[in-house]
Amino acid sequence: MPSILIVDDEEDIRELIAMNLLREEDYKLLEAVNGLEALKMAKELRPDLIILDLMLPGMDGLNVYRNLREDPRTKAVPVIMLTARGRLEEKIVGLELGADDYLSKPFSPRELMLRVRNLLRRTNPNQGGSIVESGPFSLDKNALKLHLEGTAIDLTATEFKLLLIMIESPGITQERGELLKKVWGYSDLIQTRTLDTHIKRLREKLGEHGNSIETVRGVGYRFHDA
Amino acid sequence: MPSILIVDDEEDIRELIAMNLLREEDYKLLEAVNGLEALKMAKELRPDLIILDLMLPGMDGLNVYRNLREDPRTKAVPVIMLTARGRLEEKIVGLELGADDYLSKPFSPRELMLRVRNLLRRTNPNQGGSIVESGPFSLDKNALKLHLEGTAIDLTATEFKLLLIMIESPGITQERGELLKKVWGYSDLIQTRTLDTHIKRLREKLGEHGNSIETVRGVGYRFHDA
DNA sequence: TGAGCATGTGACAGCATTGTCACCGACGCC
DNA sequence: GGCGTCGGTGACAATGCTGTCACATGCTCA
Repeated sequence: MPSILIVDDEEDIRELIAMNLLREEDYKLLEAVNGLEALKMAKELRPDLIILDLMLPGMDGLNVYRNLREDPRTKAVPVIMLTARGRLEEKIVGLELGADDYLSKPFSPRELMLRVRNLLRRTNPNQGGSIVESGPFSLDKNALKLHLEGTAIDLTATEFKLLLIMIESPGITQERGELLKKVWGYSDLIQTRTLDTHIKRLREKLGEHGNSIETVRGVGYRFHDA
Repeated sequence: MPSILIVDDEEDIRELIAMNLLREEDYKLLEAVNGLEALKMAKELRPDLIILDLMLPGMDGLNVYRNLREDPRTKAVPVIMLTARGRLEEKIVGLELGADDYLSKPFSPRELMLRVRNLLRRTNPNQGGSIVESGPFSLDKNALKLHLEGTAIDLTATEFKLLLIMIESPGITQERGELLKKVWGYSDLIQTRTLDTHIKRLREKLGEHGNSIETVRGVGYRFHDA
């Protein structure tokens, strides 16, 4: 379950956020009302996302942000910053935001939800957006595994690369030469049956979904989720 | 070089965008002034990013967006939508934006640049944000390679997983049990020397950077970029 | 329909990867 | 300083991965 840290000294905003998050899905919510507390919680609990109001008493919100970015424990955690239109907004625009985002007050609850989901999707699934999905196929780049209808299928490194390239462009025919170049680094002139063999092995592992890899005679192969 | 397709019927906005993009970096710019032309260009040229004004003559901008999302050739291309505050903006907020983004007119040039860079960084480097960096270390999840000071180092699947986990939390001590669980799926009780051996092999491959993997006696290992 | 070519398939040998073990050095505690 | 434990290291055998080949099958075009 993704956990989100909300940093805001205004209770009604915290509630507004909490209500809108809880309405949609199950998140674990953490709350902090000032910068120091926020930093402490963030570093200990390492939430998946931080929503940070820049208008904080005590420590300046931007300093909290910079501190989060500097500490190795929190530098990978995405932050959504809340700000009023005006001077502060301009300052943010000057930042290198990286994977982060910001929202000007007053914000619409739906817009907040979109940004939250966006950031969580980007970072949470397996720490680094390392899942590629297409239809029932789900490739996990970290684990080198294919998840297909509830079962996990182990792929070798070569099989994985091959399938990944095809799955990233569903419906597009990949020419033999292209595939040889991308997976093996071969020049596209070379004559080899290795590709065919690996396609065969992939199809075997895909079971009844083996026909998702279509042969385009004289050209190459094409993947489609079906 | 990343290519960006700008879809807008107002020439001054196209110019504003072009100027601000060119000032910063080298992008290849493509332009289209109506929906049909935009779709045709997008599908043929497959740009890395599309900037789409929703107020278009002829085909409704949102329909262009939906069409892009449906075609396998363009469904992975991120889109930044431009919109005036008001009814249209509300419609967008209702969309599942996925990796996309939008901007309300009038927008600040800097803000546009930030979003452009954000989206390109997310999608362009190796089609899927599959590069993890920390200091001089750069792990390519697709190629299963480590780039370190200009040289590419081949890692085996196990070595890669192990290094990835440590590199994703620099400065954090990973306990033996944690590592065994994350890399091998072992219960953290099990007694084995496999981890030690793999650490050794990694250090060898890292060469003079081998000491970036620090031993925390009695606990586990810690990675730091240095 | 038959020749020619592209692709599917099974077998196999070479090789890289992997986990285990035995031995050694180093650290920390008393 | 001595002892016990933990981690480093080199060797090794088992396993799995990979590319190649020979043969089978199937498609296309005349």
